[in-house]
Amino acid sequence: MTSIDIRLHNTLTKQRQALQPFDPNNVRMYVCGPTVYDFAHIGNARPVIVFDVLFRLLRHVYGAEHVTYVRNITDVDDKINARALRDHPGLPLNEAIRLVTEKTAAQFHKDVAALGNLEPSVEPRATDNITGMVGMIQTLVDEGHAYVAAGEEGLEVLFDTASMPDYGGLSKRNLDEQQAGARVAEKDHKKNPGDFVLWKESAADLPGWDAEFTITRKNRKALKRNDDALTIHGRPGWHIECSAMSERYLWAEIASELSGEAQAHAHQFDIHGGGLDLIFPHHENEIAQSRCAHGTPAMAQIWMHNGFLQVEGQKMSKSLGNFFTIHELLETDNFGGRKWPGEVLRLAMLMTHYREPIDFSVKRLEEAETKLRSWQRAAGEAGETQVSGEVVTALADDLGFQRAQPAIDALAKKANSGNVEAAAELAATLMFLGFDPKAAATLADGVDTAVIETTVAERLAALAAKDYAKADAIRAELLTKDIQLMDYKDPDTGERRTKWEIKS
RNA sequence: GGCCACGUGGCGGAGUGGUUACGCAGCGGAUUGCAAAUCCGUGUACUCCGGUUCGAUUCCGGACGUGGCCUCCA
Repeated sequence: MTSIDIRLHNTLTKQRQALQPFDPNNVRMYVCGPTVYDFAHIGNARPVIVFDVLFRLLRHVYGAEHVTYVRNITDVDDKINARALRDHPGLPLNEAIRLVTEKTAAQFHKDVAALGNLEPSVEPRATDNITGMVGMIQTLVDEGHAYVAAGEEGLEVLFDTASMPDYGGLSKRNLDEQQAGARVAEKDHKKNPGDFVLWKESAADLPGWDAEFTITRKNRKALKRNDDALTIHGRPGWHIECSAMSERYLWAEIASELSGEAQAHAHQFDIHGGGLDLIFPHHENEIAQSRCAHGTPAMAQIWMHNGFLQVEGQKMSKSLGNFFTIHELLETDNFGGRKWPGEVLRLAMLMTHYREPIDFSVKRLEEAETKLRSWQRAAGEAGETQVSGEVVTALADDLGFQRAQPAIDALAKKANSGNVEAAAELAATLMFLGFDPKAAATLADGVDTAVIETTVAERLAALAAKDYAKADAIRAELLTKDIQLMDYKDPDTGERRTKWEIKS
C-alpha cells in the first residue's frame, strides 16, 4: 500500500474529494452493468473502461486483494422478454429468456475482454438475487416507504417518494417543479407521480416469481382486497436490483471481515459508478431504496458518472444510423471500412476525460492507433519495474488520463534513445493501463512468422547483392499482407537488420 | 418549462491573472539506396459582449452556441 491520495469528482457534492475508504483493506465499488437483451454498443463500453481504469488504480494503491468491484448483469427486463418472444417463438418463455440472456452475456464478456478490461470481483445476476429484492421491498413496506396499489396491468408495490424528505438529492431535482412541462403520464393509482415500481405483477403466462408480501391496510392504496398476506406473481422493478445486489456483495456477505470504521457505517460502501444518464431516475431511486431500507444517511460515499459518447455530435441511436456495437467495430468493416483492435478502441476512449463527452470518429481511432503503436514500439520487457509514478499521480486526480499521456510520451522518447529502464517502465505502465506492451495485431490468414522471416532473409540477401529492385519488390509484396518492414543498423556491428510489424 | 454539463489552433488535449504545454495531422530538415521507424525544427487558438484590473484565455456578470437528463437508455 502506498500513500497516494486519490481524488474523485462526486456527483453528490459536485466537487472533487479525497477518497477515504471506510476500510482501506476492503475498498468497495459498485458499477451498474448491462441489461443483456442485445449486443452492447460502443457507448456501453465507456463506463466499463472508465471504471476498469479506476479498479486498476485502486488495486495499485490499496493492493489487488483489498478491492472489491461489483458489476451486475441485469437479466430481468421487459425488453428481454420481448426479445425472447421474437427470437424463440416456439420455446417456453423461460427457456427462451435464458437463451437470450446467456448468449448476450457471453457476447458482452467477449467484447469487454477484447477491450482490455479486468473481470470485476463479483458479477451477480438479477435472477439470482430475487429473494434479496423481495426482502428489501418488504422492509420498505414495513418502514412505511412503500405501498401496494392496483395498476393497469395488475398489482404494483410502489416506493412512496413523499416518505423520504430529501428524495432527489443526487440529481438536485425538485419533483414538484419537475412535472410542469414534462411528459409524465398521470397514473392515478400512485400517491405521487414520481413514485416508482419496486415489484410489478405479471400475467400468469408471463415469466415471474411468486413473492409473498405482508402488507397491512395502511400500506395500500385503492386496493379492494383485505388480507394482509399477498402473493404476487411478478418481477422486480429495475432500481431494486442494484440496491439488493450492492447490499449483498458489498455489505452482507463480507460484513464480518470489515473494519470497525466500516461497521460504524453499516450498509454503506465507497464508490458507486455508472453513466451520466443513470443519475435520474436510476441512481436517485437506488439511493432512496437503500437508505430507507437501512436507515442510513448515504448509500455510497462517492458517486461517479461517465459522460456520453457521441457520433457526429449526437447521441447514438438506431434511427440516426450512427449506432455501432462493440462487436461490429472489432469484427466488421462497418466503421471506417476496417476492423479496429480492442486496445485501439480502449485508448480512443481514454484520450478524453471520463466526464466529458466523446465524439467518436474514425480520425480519433486512427490517432489512438498511431499513439499506441509508437508506445508499443518503444516499450521493452516489463520485468520487475515500476509503473510510472507520474501516470499514477495523473490518474489519482479524478482519473486524469490526458495528463498521464505526456508522461507516457516522455518515457517512450527516453526509451527510443536507448534507455532500457525507461523502456521497461513504459512496458509496465502500459500493462497497468490494460494495454499489451507489444502490438496485439494478428497476422492475415495464410501468413505465418516463419514465412516472413524467410522472406526478410531473402530480401537482406538481395540487398547485400545491391539488387534494390528485388528487395523493394519483396517489401511491397509483404506490405500487401499488412507486414511493414523497417530497416535499421545493428548498433554494435553496423550491419543492416530488418524489423517488421503488422499494420492493422 | 425545470435541472445539469460544456465551449482553447485542422483534430485530440493541458494550463495559467502578464512569459501562450504536449500529442496527431501539415510543412521543412537529419538519417536512409529508397521506404518505414526515429530524431530536430516550424505555423495557426483561447465563442461573443460587458465589468474588475496596470494587464484576462484565466476572476465576475450577461449573451450565444452545443450536448445531456426530466420516459427505456452507458
